[in-house]
Amino acid sequence: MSPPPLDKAAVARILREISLLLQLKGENAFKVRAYDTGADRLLGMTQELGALVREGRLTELPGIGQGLADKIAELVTTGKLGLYEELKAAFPPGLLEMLQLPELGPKKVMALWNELKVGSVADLEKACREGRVRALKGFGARSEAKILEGIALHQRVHGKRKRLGDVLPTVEGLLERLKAAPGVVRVSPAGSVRRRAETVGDVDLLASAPEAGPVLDVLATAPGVAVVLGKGESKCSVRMTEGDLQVDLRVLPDEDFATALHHFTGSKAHHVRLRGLGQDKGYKISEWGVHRADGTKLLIREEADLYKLLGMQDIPPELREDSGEIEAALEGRLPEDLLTLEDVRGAVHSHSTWSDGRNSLEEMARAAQALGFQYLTVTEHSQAAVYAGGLKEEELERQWEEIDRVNEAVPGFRLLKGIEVDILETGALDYRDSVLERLEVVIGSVHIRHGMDEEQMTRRLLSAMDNPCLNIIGHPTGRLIHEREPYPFRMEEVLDRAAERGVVMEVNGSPARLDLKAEHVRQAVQRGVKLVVSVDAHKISDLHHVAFAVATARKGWARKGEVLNTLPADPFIAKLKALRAR
DNA sequence: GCCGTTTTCGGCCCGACTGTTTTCAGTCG
Repeated sequence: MSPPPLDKAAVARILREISLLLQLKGENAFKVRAYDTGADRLLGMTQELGALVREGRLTELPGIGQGLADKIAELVTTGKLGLYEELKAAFPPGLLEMLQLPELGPKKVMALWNELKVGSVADLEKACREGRVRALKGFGARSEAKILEGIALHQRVHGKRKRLGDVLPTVEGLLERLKAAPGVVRVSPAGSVRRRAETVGDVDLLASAPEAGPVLDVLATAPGVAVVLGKGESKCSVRMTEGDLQVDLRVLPDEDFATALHHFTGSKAHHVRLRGLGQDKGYKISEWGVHRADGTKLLIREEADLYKLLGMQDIPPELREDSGEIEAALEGRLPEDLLTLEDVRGAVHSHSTWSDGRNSLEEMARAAQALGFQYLTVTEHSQAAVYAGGLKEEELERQWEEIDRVNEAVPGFRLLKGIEVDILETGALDYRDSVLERLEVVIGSVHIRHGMDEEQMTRRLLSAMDNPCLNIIGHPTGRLIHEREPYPFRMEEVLDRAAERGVVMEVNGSPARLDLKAEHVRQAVQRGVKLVVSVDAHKISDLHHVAFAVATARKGWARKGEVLNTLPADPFIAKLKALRAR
């Protein structure tokens, strides 16, 4: 059987892996970067990859020359690449995983491999514990301890739970196929995916159909399935190639769908409470449905009917964590106007080729419009973010000319002039106030000097919020799920100040960030702090991140009225200004 | 490996921090 055709994302992933392998090999850093920028370019391209390959027009993309074009074409047409296979064969696969650890780059990884024959994270942990690493040149006792810390973080989260945003595209692809399977009536994800938890373990899917067999077959033979782990009369388990993800599918008669969906959506804690409530009313609630004391079964068509039976408001999946939603639903004070994706009018927080984004302003504008947004806030990095191509003050004016031009070229849509200005170590902003005052949206973010202590970082943020030019704090905790802990600061104090001064908090939808996270959103909402749900887009495909920001906001009980980018452009800008003028 | 061009090769983004050094290499953002 021929290998499945590779899409943009798959080719980009291979180019990135080649870049890592070349680094291990000690190749020229600029050559290495060429592979990375090539991957960037593929992910940012608006054209169809297959068409460009067929027409031999790959080199028209900036950053892709003849060399890369040939390799990409080989990958797309044959699914293989000689160079890639050679490189993979030259190093133990565990070295790539070691590279993901903080503090470890190619040089150190190769030293560990060459000197100690440490070729995996497990080997490395052992070597550190035995004190063998400190003997190496360039390493010491401190680095040994830091590596162990890094491994602990890595293992706590890696290999077990995966980021929602990394998993959801795979899940949605499978759902599409299952919807079209023979006899299928209803299909849904369940479990943590449906609750939109920030990370998920295994994926649970549910379908209803008169006959399970043909539906189970559709999953077992779906593209991307690496191995069928088990298949019975009503269940099928598979492992996907992508991300080593396990997917379980259950198929049952449609009359059982709602109660089963409810059961497998969880959370466990939410269920335990509901079962108790059911018992009080004389019902037994289980995986198999709702039964009266005499054993007769109630017909539950929809989940909402179940909540109604228990005398409470319908509880959306995102809120089912037993964190107060049951009491609220019983008392009828669950928010009816919880934020939805449809409420969002504008995309907030984006980068273009003016700083470290991959698409031009016009491409970003057209893509955002196609997704139904009315506006997009253009917020490039500021000058302190040198590594991200941050804009100097004087470059802004030239960018505004292009924004004006795009705004004329794309009718019915508006790019808003903004900046993601660095919050410097002192809490000062990276541009003069006279420049910031001329912008429509100012997001302030911490990008450098994460290593400050709680006291210093709290002061830094509070001090930044004292500047009336600042509208929004971007990714307020700086965490990267699976990669970096949040920097330490006193969240309550910062939220109190935000409420007092009219500073808005970002709910960043980038799958690695989700920052603020749901529990912080809830704290913010309780204090009356306003929010934006953002995309933090560096390329057009990132505009979809708004869905993750919305999910996070919902999990934090945010209502439509508390999220400013549910407003049209002019009221949005006016509200930002008005909040700071209080 | 890409790009621009001086069409054949040199420049490509860099500053700060950390832990290791004793003057700096490696990593990170």
